[in-house]
Amino acid sequence: MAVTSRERVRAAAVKLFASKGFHGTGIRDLAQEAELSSASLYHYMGTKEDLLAEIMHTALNRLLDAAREATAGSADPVHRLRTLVALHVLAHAVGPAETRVVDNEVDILSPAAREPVVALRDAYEHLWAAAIEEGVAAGVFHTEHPAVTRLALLEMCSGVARWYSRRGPLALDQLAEHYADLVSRALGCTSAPGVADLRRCREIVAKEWGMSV
Amino acid sequence: MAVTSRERVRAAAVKLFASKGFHGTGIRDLAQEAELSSASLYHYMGTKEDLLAEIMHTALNRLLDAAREATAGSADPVHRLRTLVALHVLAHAVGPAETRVVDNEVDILSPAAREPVVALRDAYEHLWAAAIEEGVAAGVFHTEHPAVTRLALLEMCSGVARWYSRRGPLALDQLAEHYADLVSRALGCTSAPGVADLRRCREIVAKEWGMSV
DNA sequence: CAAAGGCTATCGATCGATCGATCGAACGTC
DNA sequence: GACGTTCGATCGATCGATCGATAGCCTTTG
Repeated sequence: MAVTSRERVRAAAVKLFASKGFHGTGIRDLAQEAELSSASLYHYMGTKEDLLAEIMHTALNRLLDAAREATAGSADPVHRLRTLVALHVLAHAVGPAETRVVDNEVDILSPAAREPVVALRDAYEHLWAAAIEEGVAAGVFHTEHPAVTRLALLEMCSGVARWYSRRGPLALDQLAEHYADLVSRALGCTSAPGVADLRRCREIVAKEWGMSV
Repeated sequence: MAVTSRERVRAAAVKLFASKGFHGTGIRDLAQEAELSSASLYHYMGTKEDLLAEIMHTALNRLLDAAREATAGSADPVHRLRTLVALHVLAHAVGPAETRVVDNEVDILSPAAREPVVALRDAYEHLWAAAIEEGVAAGVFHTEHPAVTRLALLEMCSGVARWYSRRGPLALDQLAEHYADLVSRALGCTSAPGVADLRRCREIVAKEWGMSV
């Protein structure tokens, strides 16, 4: 069997949670989308909330791993931040559904289930914070409030998942580069773009998110 | 009576829809928050969806009116965009709940109810688009993809509602100015900041959103 | 007393979740 | 190689709880 039932349940949950929200998606909706009975669903998941938490867990782990791999051995903070931006944008453009679930439904989780998810998100954001702060310390970035700037730029990049369409006029590479430029300029970065290693980001995204890039 | 039941129902809906989502908020939750019985709610609203649509309608109309008033008679695209940014950020910082409802729950509405809401949002975004395009045409803004840039910057500014706290270290004025600077720089604007008329924005927000600024 | 505001009680529908039962493929055993 | 056994996968039926919404009766107020 090429596609297992377990994978169909996961895919159905990502799709429906993203488009109708967690509370807007019923057990029966999931069953229909996964081509199973509602009873059979429970062979592959715990509670509905467990399913949501697991989706967030794997999605964030994937993003965190990809970011670490993409920036490994990169000492220059400008290059590192541009790489983080390109990867973030690519991931959000390639897998918008997964991303919207993670971004929009976090505080639906019970505190016990939310805590490890938030920890993963914090670990990821720390990569951004470190790059920005190093750049400021090195004098290549200029911002009065690095923490605020980081949040603003992260929101900007995450927004891609809310509007980008691969059927639109903008190719993935252009999109990623455009965002890297926006971020560089917002940080008052005068040095040459030092173009992020887009090819490497694309390969990592292709590897982690499947062949869809 | 200082606070009418009708106002309490509205406030309860904004608060709960923002924090738990539309589908995550039950009629009984609304009733408890508004200090009414669930039956009495229906004296002040149609269906639950009507209530949601009405909240979006008034919130977007308020934002659109405020933006038009703030930019009226402003010919310089740089100054106009900075004003739009400052107003947007102030509004999202002062009324994050309302804003999150508008931003996150739009596609829960039935098509018939969604259409006028989307029209309002489009009218608002057009103010941004016009300022950006005029600036590009005048050579004071520099961006390869104005439409993409507009979406990116809008997402960045709307993100304020997802993290800003007035109990944090950053005052409203600093926040608004910081975002105006981020936007100016992202657009490659070299001219002096031409600082947006913050006082005027604050007054408009205070008038439209109540005395909370 | 009429209207407005508010309540209790209740409706049918749907919710998330669980039940016992069935199917077919794999597996050992003689 | 035929046969009982086991087990993962799936099902229809149904559970108690909760959903959004309504009907009808009090109470306050002008």
